[in-house]
Amino acid sequence: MPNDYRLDDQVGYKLRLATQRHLEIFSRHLSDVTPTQFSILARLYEVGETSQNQLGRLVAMDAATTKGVIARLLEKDLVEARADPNDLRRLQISLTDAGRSLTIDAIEKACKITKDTVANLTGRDVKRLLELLDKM
Amino acid sequence: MPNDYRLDDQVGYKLRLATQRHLEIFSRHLSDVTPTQFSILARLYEVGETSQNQLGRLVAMDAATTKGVIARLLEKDLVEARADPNDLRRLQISLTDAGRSLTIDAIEKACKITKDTVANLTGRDVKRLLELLDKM
DNA sequence: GCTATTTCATTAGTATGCAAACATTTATTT
DNA sequence: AAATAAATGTTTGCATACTAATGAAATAGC
Repeated sequence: MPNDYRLDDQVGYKLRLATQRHLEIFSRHLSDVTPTQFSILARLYEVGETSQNQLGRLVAMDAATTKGVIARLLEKDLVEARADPNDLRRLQISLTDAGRSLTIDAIEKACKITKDTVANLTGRDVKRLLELLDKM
Repeated sequence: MPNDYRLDDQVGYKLRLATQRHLEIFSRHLSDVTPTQFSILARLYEVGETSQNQLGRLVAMDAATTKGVIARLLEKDLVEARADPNDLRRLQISLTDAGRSLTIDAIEKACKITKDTVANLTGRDVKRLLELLDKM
């Protein structure tokens, strides 16, 4: 019988709070895109033109989720899509010029965002936190 | 120019992955409610009847978000709402019998969920992780 | 060549989150 | 005390992200 159960001490609960905090900081610095959208852009910038599905896998996103995120980026003219002639199922995604420059700009801001997010932690703390999240 | 930027090393990105993992484990053990819904139930179980807004504050949720979560719990007959006679703005929320027994059951399962989520970490790691998330 | 399996993309439905609007209460001013 | 202002509680509407189920195209195995 869990008389000593404390919601505030649960990993899941704390993860939500931390994510919330990060989201708030993120949108303050970078209101054009969401963290999710940014991760797609950053990865696309890193690897160049890729299929939608593959891109999703590269940021650990479900195919359906990826589709939605890409749709929003298409709407904003940050990425463009073209059919792959070799594989009619595939949709090749690439950055537009606007997308590329926004991404470069966003990456710089992202450094600041990360810094702000962990402002209360020491360098060693951050390293350890990343390790622990990874190990999980 | 951030040539050495690595998405995989960013706190935000890792938080998303960790949350994803937790979510997956959670829904496997407890498919009736989401983590968000559960946190409302657990808190309600803890503090008893409370106004909707207050309840939201107790789990660090926006008032509007709280409304949505409560709406879903009402639909499932896990909580009930009644108008506060002393303050016509307020909506008093409480657990139904079904809600109470589900919550008790869920709290037990939640222990297992937490355990599974951090299965790869040692006891000390978990303690440290919670501290770090808190400090953030 | 043909079937079975896998891969890729999409659609429909659900949950969470925020900004803005509205209603009620409390505090302040005249 | 009436009127105004400020604070508090709730709701609506819209955007985002995620899941399960479906369909289309390519590949593997026979």
